[in-house]
Amino acid sequence: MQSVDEKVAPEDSWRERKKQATRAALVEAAVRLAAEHGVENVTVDAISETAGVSPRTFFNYFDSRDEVFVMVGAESSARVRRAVLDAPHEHTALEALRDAMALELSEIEQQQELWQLHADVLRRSPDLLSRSIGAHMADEIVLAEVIAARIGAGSPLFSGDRRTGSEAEAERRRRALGLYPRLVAAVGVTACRVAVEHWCVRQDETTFTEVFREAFEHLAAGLPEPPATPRR
Amino acid sequence: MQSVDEKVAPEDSWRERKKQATRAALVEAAVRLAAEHGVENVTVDAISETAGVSPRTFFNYFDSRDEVFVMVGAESSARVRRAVLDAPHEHTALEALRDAMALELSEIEQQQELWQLHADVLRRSPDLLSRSIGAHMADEIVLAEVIAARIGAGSPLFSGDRRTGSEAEAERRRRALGLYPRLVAAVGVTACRVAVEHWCVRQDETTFTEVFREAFEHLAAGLPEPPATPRR
DNA sequence: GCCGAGATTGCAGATCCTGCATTTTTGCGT
DNA sequence: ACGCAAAAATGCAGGATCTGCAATCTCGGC
Repeated sequence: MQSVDEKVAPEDSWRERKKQATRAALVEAAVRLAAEHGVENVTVDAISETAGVSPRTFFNYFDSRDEVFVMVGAESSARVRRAVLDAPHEHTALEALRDAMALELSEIEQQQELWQLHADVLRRSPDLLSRSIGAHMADEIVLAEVIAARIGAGSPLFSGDRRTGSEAEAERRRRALGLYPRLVAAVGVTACRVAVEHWCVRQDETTFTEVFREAFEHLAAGLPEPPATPRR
Repeated sequence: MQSVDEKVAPEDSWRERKKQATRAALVEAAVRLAAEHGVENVTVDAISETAGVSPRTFFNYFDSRDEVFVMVGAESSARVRRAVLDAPHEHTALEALRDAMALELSEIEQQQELWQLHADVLRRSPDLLSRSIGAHMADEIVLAEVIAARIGAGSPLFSGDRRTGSEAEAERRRRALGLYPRLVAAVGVTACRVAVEHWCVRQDETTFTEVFREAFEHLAAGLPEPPATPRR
């Protein structure tokens, strides 16, 4: 009987905080080194030395060298799920998701500094970008569960907790979901991704909020043919 | 001035066909070994030996060991693009994409055998599944170009050719696209993926065609709240 | 202070991946 | 049929990635 708070509470013992600090240090070191010398030319030796730990320790935190670049916004998606769950019932599932994401993104924009570096690094290496996207897909199923809960269909579900790990577990979860929640979650995440990518490339032409809003309007309208866009 | 046919024609010299045969042999060997012993327990030595080539040769075909598992449907996406481009103009971009994908999938269903194995292997290792999805994302931009061409907006564009490789090139392509084509491509691919995943898990309950159709109906309707789905 | 759990570390070793030189195969003109 | 040049395959050396194991260290509670 897994309690929710068990995973929600950061459990801020001195021990735990140091662990998170080390993890953050590794990520930061990796990103800064990659931004400077290129992703390919960054060894785990260099990363761990910059972060001030042993190379062996690096692999206690990440399963592979690349994973340090891929792991982004872990608790971010948890907040989005919570917001979707708490959204007023006058809203559509899609609207709730849109608003939750917009809020989260606006908060991320504040941090800027490291996040911008990270984005650049990912943009420069398509392979890692792919995996980063894939990482988000894992969250997609959990998000789908939340949406299912919102609209009343679906399984009992453990409201906000994170991946319980096991493969059989994930399989069972997928089986318990209808098509619709799954579709909304996946399409919503995708729209968000496209908006970000599209904006990254023309930051100067328009605001992100505008792009984001436009994308979800297209979605809510059923993606009709546009009224002949004469671009530029 | 890149010609289209240059890349479209398989250029079936004996040389080229043997190369594709070797590549196919490597993929098949990898998939079969992975299905039997688990993905983690398959070394490139084992793969290349089973395929009857040197381990070094393996890396002449794939950049990494994992890539042999994620490379699927290379020419499949090319056919989809062609179909989208050739679809009658009475259809919406989304409809054209839907029909093109439906056709392609029905043809893939014929092959079954190895494809099923491959699907199983990917399902058992989330990491590789992520990367496989990511690989499809690369095609997404090219697909977006085709859609842009269809609706008349966008850049001159090289109609059907494949990735011209360079990173700067990809960057330029992204800049030349509006939001809408990008969104339709991404969302369409996503819907297709969700449909496949959803069906893989309940093959016995319904036909794939039905799931696929339902997904795109949701999309075209703007993803409204479902009329209370009492699942099962 | 002492002890148990958990974290870090060093180390050996398997595997992955790359650059380079060499050999074999293929396509083509003579 | 023969030879040549381009392309592919191969062997090998070496660096990087990743894992298991045992020793050490650190935190939190007794």
